[in-house]
Amino acid sequence: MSGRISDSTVRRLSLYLRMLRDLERAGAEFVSSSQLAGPSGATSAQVRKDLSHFGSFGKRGRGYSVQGLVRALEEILGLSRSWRIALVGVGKIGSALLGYGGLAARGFDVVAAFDVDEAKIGTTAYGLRIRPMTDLGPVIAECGAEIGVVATPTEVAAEIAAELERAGVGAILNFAPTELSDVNGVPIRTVDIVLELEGLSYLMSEASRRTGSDT
Amino acid sequence: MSGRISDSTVRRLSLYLRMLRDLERAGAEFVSSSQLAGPSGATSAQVRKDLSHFGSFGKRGRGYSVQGLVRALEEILGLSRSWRIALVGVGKIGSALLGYGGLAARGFDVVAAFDVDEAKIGTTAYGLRIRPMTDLGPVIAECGAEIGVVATPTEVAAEIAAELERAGVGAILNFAPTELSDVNGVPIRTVDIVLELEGLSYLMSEASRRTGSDT
DNA sequence: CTTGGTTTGTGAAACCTTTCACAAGGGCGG
DNA sequence: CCGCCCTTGTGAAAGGTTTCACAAACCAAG
Repeated sequence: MSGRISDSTVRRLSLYLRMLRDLERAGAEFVSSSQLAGPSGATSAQVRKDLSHFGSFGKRGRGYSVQGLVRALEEILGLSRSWRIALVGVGKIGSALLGYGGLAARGFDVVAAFDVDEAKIGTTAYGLRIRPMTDLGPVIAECGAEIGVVATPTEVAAEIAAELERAGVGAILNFAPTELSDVNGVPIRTVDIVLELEGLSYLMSEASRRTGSDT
Repeated sequence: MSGRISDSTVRRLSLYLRMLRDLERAGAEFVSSSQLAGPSGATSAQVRKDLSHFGSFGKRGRGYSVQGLVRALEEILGLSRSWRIALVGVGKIGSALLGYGGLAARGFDVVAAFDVDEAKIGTTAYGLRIRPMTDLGPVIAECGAEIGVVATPTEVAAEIAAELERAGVGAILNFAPTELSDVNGVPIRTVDIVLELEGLSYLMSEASRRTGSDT
């Protein structure tokens, strides 16, 4: 067991955990790999392989203890604790994040928010005071945020990411439509809506090319 | 050339296109695969392989014509036309999307918006009248939207996706943190922020486990 | 205790993606 | 026109992920 775990495996673990929590709430005691497989779009073999990288959690002939597996996955994914987020850029996406209760509910607390806009600085959004960019370093050091979120215009995204790294965050989530390179081993994930739409555009064009030419 | 193109290849094509447009604006005439490779985090061989699936666009010894490749990629990705989007759910994320000029700028126009909230129906957000969910089918048929965006609470996301499919959209972008299965060959892409954060949580935990145990 | 039905954990095989390495082609200076 | 340098396009090799298939293990019933 245990080596380097692929991104797609980690993704699926999150999905399994989600389903397991539903099952736990519903009072289920045991679950089999094939039950777990369906909703995540995986196969039962994949579920077992994914889990086997971290240990042996099931009982043969019986399946996995729902509660036990929830705890195990929370431990593996680092979700048995909560994480503090520093948000940079309180524009449309930033505000949407602040107002989205789903984050705090899952252990991701936004503890600091920054913006360059003089009009916003000092005001309060969703109970959080918006601070000037110049305070970024000290405030992050003080509140101990582990995750930085970049919700700024594309042009400054790279620079902000670098500042967040310098301020000591351990990971960055980027909403600007630009690829940021994780320079110092600080992992960066980019959520790029335009990229997703373009992917869909490709698939639709492909589909119509196919029906257009096949007769 | 040409077979089934992988998701990751299409993703990279979008990134190449982005960079090519910058180059075009900057007045560059030619670009080599290695120049194109850097910023997207790909290798030059990967760039050439990706492009080779669709044809032969470069000149040996010279590179690719920036303008020519922009046009070719737009054609391949289906971006030489514009797409119409129907948005379901004008909450925080939905509003952020409506207000985000970046979409229209890249040929993705939100042409219809729906919500269940009586207080919102009939009002105008970013120049678009919000319509009741009950009009979804007819309105989509009328305005000819090709892409449906699900920005609703998780509980109803699957149902809404099904309604969008029935209404005739060709693709769905889902913001609810739940895996939706593309039942009728209608591709679905999910943007799941919690999943991304959990992925980062895993990486940070992994990193600290490593430093914690290695001495 | 034994039998039968069920499900895990896991090597091996199949499949897919990325990287390598090089022949083929193009431009340019002389 | 020749020779040199540069870059593409692409088979082949390497590397990674998913699927297959089955022995090992567990439970329950008789």
